[in-house]
Amino acid sequence: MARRDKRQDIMRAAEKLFTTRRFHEITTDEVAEAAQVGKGTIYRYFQDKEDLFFQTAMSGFDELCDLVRRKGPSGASFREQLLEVCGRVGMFFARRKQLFRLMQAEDFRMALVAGSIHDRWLGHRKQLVAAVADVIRKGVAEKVIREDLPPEVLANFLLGMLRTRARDLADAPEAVRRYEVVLDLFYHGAGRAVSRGTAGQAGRGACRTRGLPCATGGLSTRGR
Amino acid sequence: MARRDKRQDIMRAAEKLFTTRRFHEITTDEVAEAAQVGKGTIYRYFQDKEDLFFQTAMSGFDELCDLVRRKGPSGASFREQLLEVCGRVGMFFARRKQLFRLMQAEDFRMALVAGSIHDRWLGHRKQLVAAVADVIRKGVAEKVIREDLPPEVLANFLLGMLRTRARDLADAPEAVRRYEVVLDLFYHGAGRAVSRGTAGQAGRGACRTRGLPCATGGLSTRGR
Amino acid sequence: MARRDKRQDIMRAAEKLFTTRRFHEITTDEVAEAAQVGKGTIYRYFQDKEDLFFQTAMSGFDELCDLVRRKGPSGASFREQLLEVCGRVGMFFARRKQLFRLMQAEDFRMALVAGSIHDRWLGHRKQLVAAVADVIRKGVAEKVIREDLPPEVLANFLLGMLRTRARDLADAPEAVRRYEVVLDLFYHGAGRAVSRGTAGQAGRGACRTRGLPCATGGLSTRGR
Amino acid sequence: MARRDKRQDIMRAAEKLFTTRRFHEITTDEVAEAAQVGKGTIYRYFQDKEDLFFQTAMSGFDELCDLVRRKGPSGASFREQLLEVCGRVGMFFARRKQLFRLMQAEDFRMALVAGSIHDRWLGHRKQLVAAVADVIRKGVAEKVIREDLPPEVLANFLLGMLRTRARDLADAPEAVRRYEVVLDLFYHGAGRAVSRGTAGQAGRGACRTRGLPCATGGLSTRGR
DNA sequence: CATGAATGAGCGTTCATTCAT
DNA sequence: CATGAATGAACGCTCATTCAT
Repeated sequence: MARRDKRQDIMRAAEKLFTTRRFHEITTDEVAEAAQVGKGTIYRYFQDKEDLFFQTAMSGFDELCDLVRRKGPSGASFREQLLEVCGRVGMFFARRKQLFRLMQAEDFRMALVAGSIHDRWLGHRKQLVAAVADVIRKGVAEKVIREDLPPEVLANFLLGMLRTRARDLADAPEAVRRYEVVLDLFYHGAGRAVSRGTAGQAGRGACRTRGLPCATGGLSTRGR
Repeated sequence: MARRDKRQDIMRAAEKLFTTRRFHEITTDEVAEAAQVGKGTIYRYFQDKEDLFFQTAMSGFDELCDLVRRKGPSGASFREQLLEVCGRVGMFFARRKQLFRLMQAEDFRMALVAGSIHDRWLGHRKQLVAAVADVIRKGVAEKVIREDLPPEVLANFLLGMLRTRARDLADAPEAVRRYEVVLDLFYHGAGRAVSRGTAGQAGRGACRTRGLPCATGGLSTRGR
Repeated sequence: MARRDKRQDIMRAAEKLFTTRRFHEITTDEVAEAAQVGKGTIYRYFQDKEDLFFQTAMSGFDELCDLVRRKGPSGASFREQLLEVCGRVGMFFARRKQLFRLMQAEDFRMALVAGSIHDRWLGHRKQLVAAVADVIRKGVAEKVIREDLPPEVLANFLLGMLRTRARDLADAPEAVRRYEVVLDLFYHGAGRAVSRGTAGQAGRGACRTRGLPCATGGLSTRGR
Repeated sequence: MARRDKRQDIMRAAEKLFTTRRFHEITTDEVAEAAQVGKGTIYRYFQDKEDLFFQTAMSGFDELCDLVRRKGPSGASFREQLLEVCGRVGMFFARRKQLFRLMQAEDFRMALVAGSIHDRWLGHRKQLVAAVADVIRKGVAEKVIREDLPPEVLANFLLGMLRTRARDLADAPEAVRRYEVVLDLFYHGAGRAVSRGTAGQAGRGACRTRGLPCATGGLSTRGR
């Protein structure tokens, strides 16, 4: 029982310390102290420092997965559902900033490793993508999402856009950071409605007015 | 001149070594050896190891900036110009994989530092975003790109999508990895044309047939 | 009784593990596992790890002592008795190789310690020497062993020769490793009979033919 | 030039520290401090701690080899030459006590390792045995040493006896520790002359009186 | 300017020992 | 008595940085 607790404590400590420092800047001493356990205890639950961060990152995927999969408000439209998912993921990226960073760091590392570790990682990553893809699939079924691209691919792009929002637009104005903006871009793209159909901006406008900022002129991203 | 050369050699060495290892896994000994210079020489051109990687990453931004800014084929339409830019950026991400990774790593680190280093970094980053935004701005002028969002924001998303393509869809089928796909998504989004305008799918279809894969059904991302 | 058993188990485990590793390369975890007891149990029977090996080595001396003291075949000549002893000691060195090594290691350590531990060790060591000396003393009584040197000194040398045989001549040809060779060297030395007495080689030869290999020319030690 | 010096310094330091402690009780910090070098410097000259002690021990063999091979006084008889060798080896064991211990410790370890390290060790060990065997071979040529056993085997036994003298008889009375005693035992063995030839003790006596203690009755080994 | 031998602070990891159960 | 989870002192080793040549 305490077993699970200590393991959790250590991972939480690693996550917390990752807020301000990188993997190689965090010492096991610090982790142990932050987790309120002896240094040796870390090695009872994790093979080594690398494994600790790896497992912590994987648990992050699981957590995020659960978040995505959690049932949204019943009776919501697909669009509302997707917005809900965006909100949850974006919230996670913001609130669990440390874990988000840790996950990205691990994801980054995975480009360099192979073997079972890489496979385990990929498995968890795919779970997340699949969870998002499942939502998107509903949109496909409802004929509101294009079906010429696999939902998984779209899910990757959507997650990427949320990542962009979280990282590169962290200091952008509130209006730009609204989930509706991300969702709208994901949905309709950056192109002007005028270039499509004959209805001019009307069609687009109609869509956009569903709570999207139509007049964000003058917005500009500032340095973080 | 020789001064410039050694500096370059060292940065190239750092970049090369970054292919298979992370910052803290690369030793200055290795860099010195790979660059064919004495270990002490590194410290003549760079303040410390961190500075070496920082500057290398910044030079990467400059390089990428030049690539984006380089005049495309004259007489090309906006769309063709944007496609050209996507191609160049995507090419850079693929061919200069190491440098790409190094830049991402530094970008990652910048979340943790402040002060002049952070500012210098942001300056370079903004240059890149601005370069892409400049291209997008043309689309706005031509009324084919929406103007409710600042071009810089759109540039960030476009770069993010290219990053997604390079990293998360590295092993996706060729059809999915085509720049037209990214561009189409950026342009029109993931939504179905039917939901917009009155022209039905015609408008969308017409647009999509501009060299975009309309029949990619059955595509699926495979694990990297 | 159970007490005795666990103590024995632990010592056996230590002995066994000593086969392939040195004191500091053997962990108490391993000992505990090999002995099928909890790690803490070791500390019920032994003060610490050092004490465990110390006592194990001492028990080795006792065992070897018993072997030396055990009554040989009645009616045997002194020479036969000595040969018997050599055989037993040599057998012990070979069969209980691990314990032999452990004893030597402890013996080695004793050069560095003082106090009661050193004294206890010396006591056990002396027991062994005394046991061998007792046999030799019979030879002195029978006037076949020189009396100008204390039997204990001779016992030390004999044990040393058996050690040499076991360790340095482990890979020597069978003919050289025969106990008769050790015993003959101990008895008559490496010198030629011709240099002694007036009887020329006859005396020596006569002696040697007592079952000793007179024609071992061409023997050579190979590397272990 | 300094290169050789530091290497020497470090080995001397290791040797010195081995006086009072065992391998695993000596820290690299201590070695560095005793050698007056930085800790990292050790690793410029030696692969690791194990290698340091290994090489130190090997240098001990070389040193001892040189000692054995050094030309003795010209015109000396074989016996005098052998006595000289015994004296030198014994002296080495006594004066370079630490190195002697270190060598034994390594020799001890070699029973557990295989491969090139084991082979290198064996090579050095054989050099020493060969050096002693070379001396003994002269005795064989002069017909004073038996030829039914390979000189190398005899050399091993002689070295073993000197080891016994150094280790087990360290506290024996001066009379017993004389090199003549070892040499006499090696030469004539522990048997009584009376049992050989017809000349009774005369032959033996004649031999023994060459400076050997014929009346050592009452000698006894005391505890160290 | 260039070099690379020397340095030693610092880190990941081990493992003998303890003690609550 | 027996256990094994927890501990943290201690150690081997690395590697960024310096500086004499």
